[in-house]
Formats: sequence, C-alpha cells, structure tokens
Amino acid sequence: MPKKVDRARRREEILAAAVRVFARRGYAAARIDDVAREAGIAKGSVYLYFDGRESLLHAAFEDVAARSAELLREAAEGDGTAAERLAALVRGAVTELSADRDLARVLLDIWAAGRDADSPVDMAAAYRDYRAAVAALLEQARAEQARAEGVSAEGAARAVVTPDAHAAVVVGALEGCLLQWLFDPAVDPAALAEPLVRLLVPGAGAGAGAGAGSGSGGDGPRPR
Amino acid sequence: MPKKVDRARRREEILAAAVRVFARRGYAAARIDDVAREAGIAKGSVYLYFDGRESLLHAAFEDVAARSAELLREAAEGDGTAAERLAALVRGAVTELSADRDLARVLLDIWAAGRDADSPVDMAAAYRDYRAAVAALLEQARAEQARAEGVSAEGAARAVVTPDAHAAVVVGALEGCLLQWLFDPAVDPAALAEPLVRLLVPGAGAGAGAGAGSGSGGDGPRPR
Amino acid sequence: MPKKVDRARRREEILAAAVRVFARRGYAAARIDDVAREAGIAKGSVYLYFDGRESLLHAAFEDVAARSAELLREAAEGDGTAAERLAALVRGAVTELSADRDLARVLLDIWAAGRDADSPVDMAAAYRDYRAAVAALLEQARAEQARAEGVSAEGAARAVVTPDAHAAVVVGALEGCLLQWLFDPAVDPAALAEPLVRLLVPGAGAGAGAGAGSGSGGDGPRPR
Amino acid sequence: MPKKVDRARRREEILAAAVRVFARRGYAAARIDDVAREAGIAKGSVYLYFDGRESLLHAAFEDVAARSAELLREAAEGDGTAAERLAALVRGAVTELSADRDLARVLLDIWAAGRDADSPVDMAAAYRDYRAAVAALLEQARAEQARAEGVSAEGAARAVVTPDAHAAVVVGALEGCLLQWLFDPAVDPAALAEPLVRLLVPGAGAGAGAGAGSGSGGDGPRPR
DNA sequence: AATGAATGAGCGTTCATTCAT
DNA sequence: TATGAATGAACGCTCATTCAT
Repeated sequence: MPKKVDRARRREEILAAAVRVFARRGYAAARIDDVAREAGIAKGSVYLYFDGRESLLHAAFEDVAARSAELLREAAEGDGTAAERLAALVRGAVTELSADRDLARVLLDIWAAGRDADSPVDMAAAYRDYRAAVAALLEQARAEQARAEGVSAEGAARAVVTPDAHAAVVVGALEGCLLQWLFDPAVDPAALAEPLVRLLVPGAGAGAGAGAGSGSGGDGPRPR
Repeated sequence: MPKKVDRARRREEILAAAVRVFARRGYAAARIDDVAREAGIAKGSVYLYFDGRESLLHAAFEDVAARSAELLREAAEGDGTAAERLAALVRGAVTELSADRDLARVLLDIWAAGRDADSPVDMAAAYRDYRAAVAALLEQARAEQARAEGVSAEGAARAVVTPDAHAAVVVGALEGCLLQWLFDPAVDPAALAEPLVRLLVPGAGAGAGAGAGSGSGGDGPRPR
Repeated sequence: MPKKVDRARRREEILAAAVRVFARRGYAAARIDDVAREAGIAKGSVYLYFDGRESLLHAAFEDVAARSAELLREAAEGDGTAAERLAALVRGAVTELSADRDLARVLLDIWAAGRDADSPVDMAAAYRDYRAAVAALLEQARAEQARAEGVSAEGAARAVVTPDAHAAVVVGALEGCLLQWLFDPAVDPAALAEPLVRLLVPGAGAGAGAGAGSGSGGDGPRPR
Repeated sequence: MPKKVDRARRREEILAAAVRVFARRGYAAARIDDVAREAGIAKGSVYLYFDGRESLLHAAFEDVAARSAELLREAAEGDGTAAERLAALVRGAVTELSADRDLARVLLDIWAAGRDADSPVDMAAAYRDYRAAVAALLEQARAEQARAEGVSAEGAARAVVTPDAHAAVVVGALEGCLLQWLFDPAVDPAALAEPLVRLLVPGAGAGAGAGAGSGSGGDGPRPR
C-alpha cells in the first residue's frame, strides 16, 4: 500500500515554485532552500523530483519551448492564409510570453545559461526551428500576395529581404520586445502585438516603408 | 599625470580580461582568479581597480551603454534626413554589437543580472533612452515623408503604429537579432542589418506590408 | 512458530545482501538503498530487521566471529595431536575465509570500523581469544614434541619464541595472507595454507629455520 | 614581495594533523573541519594544499609506502647475508610501523579504501613489490644455506615452500601482527619482531619445525 | 509487515574578499 | 602598488532515518 503521490503534479508544483523564486531573485541568487520553502517542502525533497539546481532551470526552459512548439504547430497546421497564420503566431507569442511574467523573467537566466555549448539547453536549435517556421510562413504569404497582385510584386519583395532574414527579424523583434518589457513593466507587450504584426507581417497592414509607395501611384517599393 | 593614465589603462586591461572570461565561461562561472590570470595579475590586484566581481560586470555594461549612447548622439546630431540617420543608427548598432562577440555575449549576463530593480545596472533607463531616440527619429522621418508626399500618408501611418511602439519594435529587433547570433554563429548579423533597415525604417525600402499598397493604385495602406 | 523462522530467514537474506553490497562498494559507499534493492525489499523494511546501517556491519562481523569461534572450538575439542589440530585450524581458517570473498572483503571495513574503543565490535577480544586458543595448542604441541623427542628440544624452542608470541605470529600470518588476497586476487589463499602450516606449526614440516636440523643427516622435512 | 610560506612544511603539518584526526576518529568519521582545527587553520585552507578529503588519505598512504620502499631498498642493497638483511627488514618494518601508532591506525582506513580497483591507492602493487623483495631475499638466503650446508638441504627446503609463498607468509605475518597491535595495545610489536624473525627467516633460528631437526643431537637453535 | 515519500542535519567544497607582507 | 595565502560564510547535495498509509 504505497503512498499515492501524483509525481507529475508534485513535480510541477516544485517547478512552479522554482520559477517564482528564479523570477524573484534571479537564478544565480536562487537557493535550493528558497525553492523548497516556496514549494512548502523540505530541501531534500526537491531532489526527489529534480536532478539538481540546474535541472530546474532546464525544466523551465522546456516549458517555454513546449509552448513555443505548440504555437508553431498551430501556425503550420492552422486555417487561413499564411499571412493570417503568421499574424496569429506573432500575437500568440506575445500573449503567451506576457502571460507569465515570472517565466518570462526566467528566460533571461535561461538565455544566460544556455549560451554555453555544453549546456543541456540547445537555444540554437530552438531558435532555428522558430525561424524556419516563420520563414516558411513568410514565403507562403508572399506567394499568396503574388497570386493576388501579380508577379512583379513578388519579385520585388523577394529581392529586398530573404525569408530567412525576415524571419530572423520577426523572431528577434518578438524576443526583443519581451526583453524590454522585462526590464521595464511600462512597456506593454499587449500594445506591441499589433505593431509587430503590422510592421513585420507582409500584407497585414502598413509596413515601415509602406507610406513610401502609398500615395505615389503605380510605383512599387523600390529596392535600395 | 602618468600615474593616472597607467591606472586607467590597467583598469581597462582588467576589464577587457574580465569580458573575455565572462564570454568564455559565463559570468556565473567566471572566477575572480580567472580574470586575474587572464589579465596577468594577482587575484588581489583586481580589487585595487574594481570593487568586486559584480563591479566588473557593471563596468562591462557601462562600456556597452557608452557605445550605444555615442551612436544615439550621432544619430541625433548627424546630417541627412531622419530616415537616413535612423538607418545609419540601425546599421551602426549591428556593426557595433557584432564587432565584439565577447562583449555581446556578456550582454546576456548583464541582462540576467540587470533584471533586478536593485541592480546597479539600470536597464530600464538604458532602453528607455534608446527607444526615445529612435521614436524621435521615426517621428521626424514621418514628418519628412509627409512633407514629401502629402498629409494623408502621414495620418495613415501614424494611425497604424505609434512612434513609441515602432521604436520598441526597432530596438527589440536589434537586440533580438543579436540574441540569435549569440546562440547560433550561423546567424550573420551583418546580413541582418539591411533587412532590419528595410523592414523597420520608414522610407528605407519595402516594408512587410509594402505589397499591400503596391499595385493597388491610389489607396494608401489600409488599417486592419 | 513459522513467523519466527521467516523473520530469521529474512534477516539473513538482508544481511547477505548487505555483505554483497559492502563487498562491492565498500561499507563507506554502501547505501541502505543499495542494500534494500539488493535484497529486493523497500528501504524502510531494512529497519524492521536491523537497527541501522552500522548494525548491518556489526552483524556481518558476528557472522565471521561465529565461524571463527566454531573453528576454535573444533580445534580445542578435536581428535588428534595438538599439532594436527593446529594445522587443521590453520587450514580451516584459510578455507573458511577464502570461501566467501565478499565477506572477507567486508572484514576490511569491519577492521576499519572496529578500531574504535567505542565500537560495538570488540576486535581486541576476538583476536585475544584467537591467540589464546592457538597459544594453547602450541604449548600442547610442544609438550607432545618434548615427550616424543626429549627435554632439551622443548627447552630450546621455548626459549626462542613464547607461545603467545608464536600465536600472534600465526594469527597475524593468517590475517595478513587474507589481506594480500583481498588486494590481489592473484594471491591464492589455498596455495598459502600448506606454507602457513609448514612454516608456523611446530612439527608440521620444515620451518624457516629448517636448516637447524639440516645437518642432521638424511631426515628431510616430513610432511604432516 | 610574496609572503613566504614553506608550502612543503605546511603541507606536512596538515597531513600530520589529518593523520592524528583519522587515527582518533577513523577516516569515515573525520571531518575536514576537524583536520583544519587540528592543524590550527581554517577549513578552506586545507584545500590550498590538498585536493580534498580523500587526497589526505592518499597522502598518508604514500608516506607509509615511501617508508616501506626505503626499507626494501636498504634490504636489497645492504651488507651482510641475505638472511641477515631479511631479518633486518623484518625488524625494521616492525620498528617503522610501530613507531607511529596514528599512522598505523590510518593504515586500516587505507586498506578499507584501497580495496577498490578505482582507488588511487594501488595496494596490490605495493604488496606485490613487498613480496617480490622478500622472496628474492629468501631465495638468496636459501642459496647461502645450501652453499654452507650442502645441496640436499636446499632441495628439501625448496620442495616444501616456494619463495613466493614464503614471502607472502612473511609479509602477511608482519601486517597481521600490526593489525593485532592496533586492536589491542597489549600486543607489543617490539616483542614480536624477534619471534617473526626466528619463525620466518631461514637460518635465523629455530623455526616452527625446528623440532624436526631436534633429533640431531645437542645442537639447539643457533642465534644468527 | 511493508512501503517509499519526506525529512533535515550534516558535510565537502568553493570562492569572493581581506590583509599582512 | 602588488601579492597570494588565508579566511569562513555559504550552498549544493546526500542519505540515514522516520512514519503515515
């Protein structure tokens, strides 16, 4: 008659406690004892569910990564045009990341820790996947636009910014906006979602240079 | 005052050594002893030039901040249109940050450490300044465009994305692209400079939504 | 009383498991969990049969001590001359100790732990008894020899090495040979039994000083 | 102008303190803090001279091993007959080991710890060397005897106990007598030196089987 | 009786900082 | 100014033991 503890639930409780502590003190200053106290258990018990301190950070990363992966999957499989799905992805990412400020804060520590090649956290792969998904959507979006508007537009757009570079900018902007919010709560992520979409999702609205060609008549965007 | 010069130079040598060590091992794993060895001095001597371990990180941040401030000053005082100056700022920021990978890596640690309100590093202020400068340039750029193209364009663009939000996206994209490069050297910052400019600097080229207004005729960018 | 039997059997199973674990990892590195797993029970159950970790080591010692005591009893009560019984004791001790290498290995830990005066293991008494038994046999053997060969020999031998000292050497040699076997399996205890007997049991064959009798003519060392 | 501390001397002081603590409490129960306090320094300072706790034990072993090696060297290179040198070796070993009871006690812990194959202490090799040296002396001693007394004696002796086995018994007896002294201070090692020599060094006096030659007449055991 | 989750005291080790030289 | 030996507080982790089930 073994005691029945829901290992998975207990693990999640501890992880949530760890995220709160990491967010409050920073990973570097977070003590296992703090995590245990926050979780309402004894220090040693943490080790029944996690391999060690670093393992907690890693688990937090996997949480974030799993959410990201879910968003990417939805964007890839979802309905609507590619532009719509990309816009939804951007909006979703902002919503997701800004939903749990503690977790977002911990992301900074994950970034700092994950920079090492020997880190269990493969940030390079995570962002590579992210970029690849966004780039694919961008290409589809361009194709859609080209179909709707004519070949010249497609050619012109493609000449300007490659999908890969564009994707890097999109992903970067997302993370960069998150970063500013973390440093300064006055930066409202919700208020940045739409600007991100409009500025970076093709066909979603006025881009930065949109005005350039707007009133001018037939002249499309000019390279350089 | 040769002594003063020597002292300043020695301080810089130590800071440079610290940045190398921080970049190599990460701030968390960097030992004062490592820094001293890298600088070719004794451990205790570090304390003759810096208050302590954290002080080294702070000094590294001030280095980065000073370079940023210089760029912002140039952008504010420089010649050319606001759009040109903004483009130059973006290009300069990319160049600057990617010039010293070690320093850029340390930025991750600075971010992680500077997240706390009690940190000596005021990241919030640094990015606030950054955004303000970019927002000012954006507004100027829009004014320039409006002057060149007519009132309707200005109004339309302004309605879509506020300069502050736009600035946050610009700054975020810069930092976010840097981030990706740090995780994955295959991401080439130099190759991202131009895309950043084209996508985010008004009047610099085809924006994401550029195609929207391209072939469509006289109708400017449509909201939503 | 089936319960009693079961309980004793279970206790022995656990002890055997403990001996295997101690032998494998060393007592210092042996975990109660290891013992439990080896015994196929839960960790907490060990405490139903033993007071604690140290108690397991103590029980292992008692096992060894009991076997020794049995050998000593047989030697004291057995048939044959004292020399024969002493030789049998030596051979039996070698056989006994080398029969269970795991247990012999644990002896090292018992020695290390039993060195303290406050240890529950009274090594001093154990070896005192051992020496006393061997010394008694040695004296008897000498008396037998004296009876068979004449007074002068007895007196000479006694003058050289006291029975107590001789016994200490015999016991020491036994333990010392065991020790070497434990460190180096290439040392074959079985091959050392006869040398031990011949070198240290009076009347059992050529001693180290065999040369003493060498000039005596044709009579070489006689087996048995 | 670096502080001048005699590193080697300080290291020895700490090691001596460690040996005292190990002897008092046993290695298993000895705390680094105890060692530091015994040495009159701070806990952390121990690590300036030793890699860790285990390193202290290892260093203690090397001390013992070095003394043994010195004895073996003297025995191999010394003057006198092989029998004399072997006797001197035995006496020297007893003297050496019994000179520092603390160190001898620690030997028990070294034995217990060195039993593992992955231990930094190679007990097997240490005892192999010891046996080899003793075996060589034994063979020489037999040759000397044979030369002095005739071929038949040599053949007879050799037939009985091989030099290797004899050496194992000699080494074992030494260690085994030490062991008994450690458990029971009433066992006087000094009093066992001569018995060891007489019983186990050929030609050194009456061996166990001395009686074998007793029938030869009035010649009792001859010293030396 | 048996379990195994929980506990928490305890220890090895690290390393930022100090300070006598 | 420079050194580097010394310090000792701090912390991650272990694991023997307990006890509710």
